[in-house]
Amino acid sequence: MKSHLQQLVSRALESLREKGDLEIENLPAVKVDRTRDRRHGDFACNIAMVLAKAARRRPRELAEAIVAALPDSDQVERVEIAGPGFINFFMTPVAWQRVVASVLEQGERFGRSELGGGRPVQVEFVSANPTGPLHVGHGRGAAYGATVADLLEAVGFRVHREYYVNDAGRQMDILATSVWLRYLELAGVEIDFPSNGYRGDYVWDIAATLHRSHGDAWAVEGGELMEGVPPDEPAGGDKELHIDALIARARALLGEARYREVFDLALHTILANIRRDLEEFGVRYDQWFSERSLVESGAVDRAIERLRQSGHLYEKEGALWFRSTDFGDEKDRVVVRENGQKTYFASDIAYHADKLERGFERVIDVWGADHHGYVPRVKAALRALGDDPSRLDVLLVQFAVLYRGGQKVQMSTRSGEFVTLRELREEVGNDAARFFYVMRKCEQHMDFDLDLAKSRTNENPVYYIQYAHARVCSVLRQLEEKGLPRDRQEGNAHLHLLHEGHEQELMVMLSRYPEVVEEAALNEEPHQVAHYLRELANAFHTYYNAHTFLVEGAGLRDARLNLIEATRQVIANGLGLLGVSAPETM
RNA sequence: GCGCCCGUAGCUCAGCUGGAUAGAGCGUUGGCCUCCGGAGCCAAAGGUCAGAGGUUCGAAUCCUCUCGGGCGCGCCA
Repeated sequence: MKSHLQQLVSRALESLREKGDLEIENLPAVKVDRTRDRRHGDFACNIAMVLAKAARRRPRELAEAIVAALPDSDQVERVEIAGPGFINFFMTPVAWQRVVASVLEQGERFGRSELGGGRPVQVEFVSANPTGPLHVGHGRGAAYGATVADLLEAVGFRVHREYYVNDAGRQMDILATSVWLRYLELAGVEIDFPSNGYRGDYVWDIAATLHRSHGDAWAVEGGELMEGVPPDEPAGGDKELHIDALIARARALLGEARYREVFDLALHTILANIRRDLEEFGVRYDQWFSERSLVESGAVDRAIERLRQSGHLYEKEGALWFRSTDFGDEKDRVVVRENGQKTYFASDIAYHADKLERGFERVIDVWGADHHGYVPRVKAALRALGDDPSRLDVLLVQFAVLYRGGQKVQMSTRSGEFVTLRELREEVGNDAARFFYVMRKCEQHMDFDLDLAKSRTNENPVYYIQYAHARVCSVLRQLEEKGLPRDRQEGNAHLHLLHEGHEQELMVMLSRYPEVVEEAALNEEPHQVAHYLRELANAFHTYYNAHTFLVEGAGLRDARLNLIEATRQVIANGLGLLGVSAPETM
């Protein structure tokens, strides 16, 4: 509807230009907006004010010329010029009524479009280190990333969803060592658990699995374990040196094969847990991309070599540095450490180069906002490699801070004090969790009040929307119980009987849906869909309270049923995009 | 110190990329069920859009500064 008006205005401008009535170099994009006040019509266009200066005409006079040149349309009832030069469009009733028929005809497809033209886009999200269960912070990235991906797909992009598995770094070694140390404790060895180790219960669980498989056979004496290990922080030492030494002891005492077995057991157990968690949360991936595979295939070495050959690397203090400051980063970055190990950043360069090589027109990374300082260096690396960094968009999601009983809930993966995503889902349900997470725009800090989200009776917007959906279903059930006939064709033929104000408003709401989906997708703003659905549900509940649908007259009844069924369809489509269910009863 | 994000009703947040009189929910107050589900509806009260300048026909929105809050600034990932 909006694009129809934009075309009309564009054609008007073209014809004015042809006639020499409008002397202007190039035409800007015509913007048509919904009005806030019905007295200003249904849509308004500000083009006359935008062009006034360049055309050296008075805005209102220019507006009059544009209106005179507008092609006819059966959707436009009349056009007015108002205020400083707004062109206000008043739509015909037929224009709105058509939306109802169109929703019913298109069903689940209503709101989808081919805007993206099938162009390939990758969305990488969550990608949490497999060193522990997903917590509520990851949940926001999961809900947000999944919804952005679904939105882009809805407007016609070919979307590839990916999870980058950090299975090759030092954190994984700390995890493997933590598991083995817990195993030692199960085998009766007394140890001081390192302050830097992973303390969560899940570490005990994995250690127990290990103990069931191997008994005490992989145990060593406490004294042997600590040989040559510098003291931990509580004992006055350095916790990093301490844990690194313990990792080295674990490798030496277990041998590479057994160490690898512990490592892989921990990795696979936790990764399986993460996959299940996300799947239950309605979040699916096309690919789980392993960092280790990147290392083992030599891709990381090749990326470093490319940087070296193009002269962007140098050696300093025994380490190999990337001169990222040449590309706007605030300081240079190490890619190979003094000890010969490649940094995580080195893998990430190779990973992002690989993404672009795979032919995605656009690559979207969804990261926690704490990683924002990392963006310039990744973009710098892509530029240094001769790639176009503008193909990469990093969307930063601010943290969700949990509140319980009005108190901030402290979280730390290491200490094991955190609320897992699973716990949250079990407490508030998938629907509320998915909805709450995307209710706010991603750069907004979010206070996630557990008590509020848990309360199932009131205040919860997701129930309000779902209730509207269930109510329509309930009306349709009533229809059957009363044995009343229903004819959709007749309903469409009698849409002109829907002239109540509430009906009008509901139809206007329905007509907005495709615009909302498009805006939300192109701006990566799922919250727009969430807010829209609330408004739509409100329009429906208001209508429901003001009028009876199952009236005597068959024509009016069928028309109203078509209207509320169209409403149900749009609610279902919108909730579907957000990963929230649309129940028929509640 | 430098960089990024945020500051809008008592609380939690929208505000359509510069438009017309700044909007919702919750909370507060007062109304609405012999009728399709009251998990609903209607109404009222509630604002110096953190503050100060600037850009222009027009600013909550764009620019600069100040003040507050969050997060980053590793040869960690």
